[in-house]
Amino acid sequence: MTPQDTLKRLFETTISELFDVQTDVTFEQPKDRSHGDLACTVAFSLAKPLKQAPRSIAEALVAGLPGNEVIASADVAGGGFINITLAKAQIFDVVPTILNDFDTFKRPNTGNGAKILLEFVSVNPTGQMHIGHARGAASGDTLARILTQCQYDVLTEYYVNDAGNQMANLAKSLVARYHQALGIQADFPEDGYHGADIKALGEKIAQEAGDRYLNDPDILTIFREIGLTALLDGIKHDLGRADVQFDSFYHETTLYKDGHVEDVLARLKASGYTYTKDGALFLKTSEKGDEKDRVLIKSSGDYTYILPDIAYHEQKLKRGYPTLIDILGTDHHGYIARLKASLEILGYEASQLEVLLIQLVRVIRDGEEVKMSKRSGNTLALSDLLDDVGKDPIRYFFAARSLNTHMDLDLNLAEKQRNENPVYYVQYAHARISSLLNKASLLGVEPTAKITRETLNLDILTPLLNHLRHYPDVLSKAAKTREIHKVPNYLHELATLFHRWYGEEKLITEDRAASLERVHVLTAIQRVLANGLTLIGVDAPDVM
RNA sequence: GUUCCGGUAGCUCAGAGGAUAGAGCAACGGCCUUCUAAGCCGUCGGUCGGGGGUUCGAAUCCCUCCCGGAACGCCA
Repeated sequence: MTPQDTLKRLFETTISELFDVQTDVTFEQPKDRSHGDLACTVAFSLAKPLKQAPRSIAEALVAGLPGNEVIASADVAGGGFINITLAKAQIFDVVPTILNDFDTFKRPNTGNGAKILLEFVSVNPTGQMHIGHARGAASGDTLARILTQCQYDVLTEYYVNDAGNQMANLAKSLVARYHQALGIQADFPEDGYHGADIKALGEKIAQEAGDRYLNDPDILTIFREIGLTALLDGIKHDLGRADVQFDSFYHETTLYKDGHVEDVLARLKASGYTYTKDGALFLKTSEKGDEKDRVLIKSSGDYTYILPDIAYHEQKLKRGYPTLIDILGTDHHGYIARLKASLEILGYEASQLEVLLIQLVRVIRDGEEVKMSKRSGNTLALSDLLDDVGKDPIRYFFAARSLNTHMDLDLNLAEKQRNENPVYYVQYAHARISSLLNKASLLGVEPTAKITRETLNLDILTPLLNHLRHYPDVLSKAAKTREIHKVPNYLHELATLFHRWYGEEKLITEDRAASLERVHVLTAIQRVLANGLTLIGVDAPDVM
């Protein structure tokens, strides 16, 4: 039980006894240190129902609190704030908690095993990953790690669109490049992919296979397969370099092979929510909140993209994941309502699908926006960004901003500021602690099971220890609200508090008793830093 | 025109009912014969896009307007 839990119970019981009302008491961390370790505003919210001034309620409440071991002092301030100073033992308690059982400390049971299937990236395998994809990749992977640590049962999945038109265009583009590489005049398809990677792949095939495929009637099928494999491998390689992990790659083609698409189509028809108009089959999504009805089967007889997508999402639910999270770019926002409507028609709840929209990143180079498109071949490869800037700054950069933020990525600035990225500030704190622990070790000071606080200057350390104590709360909130940027922000603040402490006193000295106590605190800080950095996919170096 | 986002310090962004709105970068001034100066301390910097409203209290909630981004297809 944390001091906060104890306080909450204490307050709620006292309020119930004094005023005969039930209320949910929360505490906040005051910005100003002179306002104590925790602040409570419950007196304000009680003022109206009790028809009393908040100040007098607060005073009565403080006076009525029973004796306890948690509170050192509780004062009424301003119009009715209750500022609480915790007992020193309570503040320090976080250190032994972390050292004795960090595994429990870092894993708040927010999810309680709830199963979530998180889909992200899902870039069409028609080219290499570009910078625009990096945000989704970093955000999704970080969210998965946070959710998992908060005891959600998460499956991360990449949906491979390997059945649609784009793959046909990819095959045609490859054939054209192959022909050109063999010196044969070939027209490039209208919707083809002009990327240099596609060109290189066509040349590679020509080099390795010569003219073997030239008159093969199945050349499109073969090249489609070669292209898919090569490009997907490339994508997986880039993801690996960015430390983005997937549990599963789900291929659109399996939806057709296993009959899921036909099955869903049959059930949609049977639902009574379909009708034929102008030779096309429509689904009445407008009756479930969509702007208008959507076409499932074109008058040409081809399926639209949405049909396999409905089948895919239902498939995810059927695999035993009652909650689905999709991370999509905002350019897909119009797509949410129709998908939710479709799932409702199939008998599911719209709320089972949660879509996190990430704002598209605008890339600026030399003061101008760089427009990217795989068709035109004008892309900035993620692999180049990884080469130039490095994994850690990229991951931190994307993890540190709320998904809703419209971001500009200035390439000139990114390179110039390679060494000014906040990620190094946090990593430096970790490395500095390693160095201190090394020094202590050389002096023969090693962590022990007995954790004391005789010599520690708690005046200096209190903000740091308070902040440490809130780590599980931060994780829990980040998991619940899917606001991953709270973690990097927390880590930055923790690093600041540590660097400040480092500047204020010499930590490892000839005084072995004092050094040992500081070693314990340092170890606790370092564990949280290392764990937090892992969550955002950033390395925690011992030396910088 | 409709829908979804955003507008907070010169720049990049936190803060999302609480006390005097914060951090990084940039600018300026201090701090290394001492544990890593990728650090610390200080200064400068704001009509929280504008205007109404709700509230004891609004950057935060509601309404409205302005500006910017995205989407509105029998493309995916």
